[in-house]
Amino acid sequence: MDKKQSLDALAALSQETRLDVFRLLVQVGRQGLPAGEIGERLGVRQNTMSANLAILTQAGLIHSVREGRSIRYFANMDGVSGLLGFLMENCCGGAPELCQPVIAKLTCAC
Amino acid sequence: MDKKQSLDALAALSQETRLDVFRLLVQVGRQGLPAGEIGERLGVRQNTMSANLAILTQAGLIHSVREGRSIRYFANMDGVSGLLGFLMENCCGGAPELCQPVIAKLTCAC
DNA sequence: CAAATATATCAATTAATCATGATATATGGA
DNA sequence: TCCATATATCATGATTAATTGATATATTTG
Repeated sequence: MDKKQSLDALAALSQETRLDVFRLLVQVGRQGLPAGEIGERLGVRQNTMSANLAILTQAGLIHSVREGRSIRYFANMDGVSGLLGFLMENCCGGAPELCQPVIAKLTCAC
Repeated sequence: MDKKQSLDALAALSQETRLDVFRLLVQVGRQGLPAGEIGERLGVRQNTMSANLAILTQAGLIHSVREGRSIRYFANMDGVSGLLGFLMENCCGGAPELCQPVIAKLTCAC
């Protein structure tokens, strides 16, 4: 991922509602959630949620498919992946043990 | 890491200069860099850089030690690690292959 | 085609953030 | 103690972002 895209992703995630949305979609996994249900679960108004979903989408962190009247949203794991790659690029100045804890944190037990 | 701290870290990284600073400090590793040299390398004025270093510090992404007249800054790998842990908490809805690419991206060759 | 449901867009107000000039604090050396 | 160097803080104007009410678009159902 390039810098522009990384900045977009970080800005997208730096707002509470959007961070909540993203984590919710990460947790539900493959099945995703329709926009309306995301708004309900998080107690956010319809147009605010729509705008926030658009920002997350633009940032490459989520994607959606229409499903009848609803639109179902999913987390884009590739988005996080690319962001992390950019953050840790050429990391550690030759000291592997520096980034070890970061990697350890990510071996999720899913 | 909790939500408040994660939001601080994401907001801190969502600004170009601060993202540059953090990546620079990740890349130089253990030796770190004095504030002045960070500013020089990135072409950022003294007071702007100072404010940005304070924001990154407050967010837990970097730390510093005084060294005579200078103050030397270092990346906090634990900060990234905690942030990732929070982002991916309870991830994938039972589908391990979803977060695999994220992990793969992070096995840095340092 | 009309009504209902689900989501998106628009315009405007409010709020937060950024860079900057000026100045203050801290450290080291003469 | 006085000066120079390195960094931090303060106040302000300018840009940017967030929320909201109103409205528009798309889809399904009758």
